[in-house]
Formats: sequence, structure tokens, C-alpha cells
Amino acid sequence: MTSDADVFRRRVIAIVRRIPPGEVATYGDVADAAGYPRAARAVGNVMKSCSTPGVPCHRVVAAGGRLGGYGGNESLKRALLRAEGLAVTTKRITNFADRRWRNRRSSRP
DNA sequence: TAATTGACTTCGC
DNA sequence: GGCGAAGCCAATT
Repeated sequence: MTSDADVFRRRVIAIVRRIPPGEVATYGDVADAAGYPRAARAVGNVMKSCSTPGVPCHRVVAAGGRLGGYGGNESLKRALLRAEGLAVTTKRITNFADRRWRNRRSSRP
């Protein structure tokens, strides 16, 4: 059944899978790409339930270049992002602005 | 069915 | 610069 929630989850997963290596996207960006610019939290929930392999959840970070959660293992997330070619510090991504995956429908002034 | 939680975001103090 | 509160969406209990 294509429940709205299922579609949302499917959409989020599809979008996250579309994130190219070496780039990252924020929960808000993924939510926006999914059609719900305010569903950043919902994206987090979907990620937590992401039983779908091939989904680079570690490429999804919080806004402002912060790491976010990743199950609490932000150290692991930091290592993965660094392996992707990103400059990550203990709390945020240094070149986040340059590595941010542009997927938003409208550019923000 | 209703209420709570959660890997968020943003503004205010 | 750090902490707190409010707002939004979906999943879970």
C-alpha cells in the first residue's frame, strides 16, 4: 500500500541514495527534496528506521554543518565523512558549505 | 485513538 | 558563545 508515510520514507531513502560521494546533505534539504521542507525531524526518524541498504545515512548531517546524531556514534560518522573527502572537526564540517549537496528546489537569499 | 518521542531547525536570552 | 523554547512531520508505544 502506498500510504503517505510510506511514500515519504521511500522518497527520503531515494534522495539519500542520490547523494553523490564526497558530498553531504542536511536533514532539511532531504526533507525539502522529499516534498516536506519542515519534515527534518521526520527524516531523522526515517533514517533511524532505514532498514534499506545502500543508503549512505552518514552523508546526511544536521544544518550548519553539524554532524547530527547517527545513532549517537558521531565519531563514526565523522570518520566516514572524512573518508569521503570532507574536512570534519569534532563538532562540525569545515568545508560543509563547499561539500553540501545542492538539492533544494528554491535558493534561499 | 491519543500522546510521546526523535538522527531537526531556527530564534531568543 | 552556550542554553532554552517553540514549531513541524512521521513513527512508535
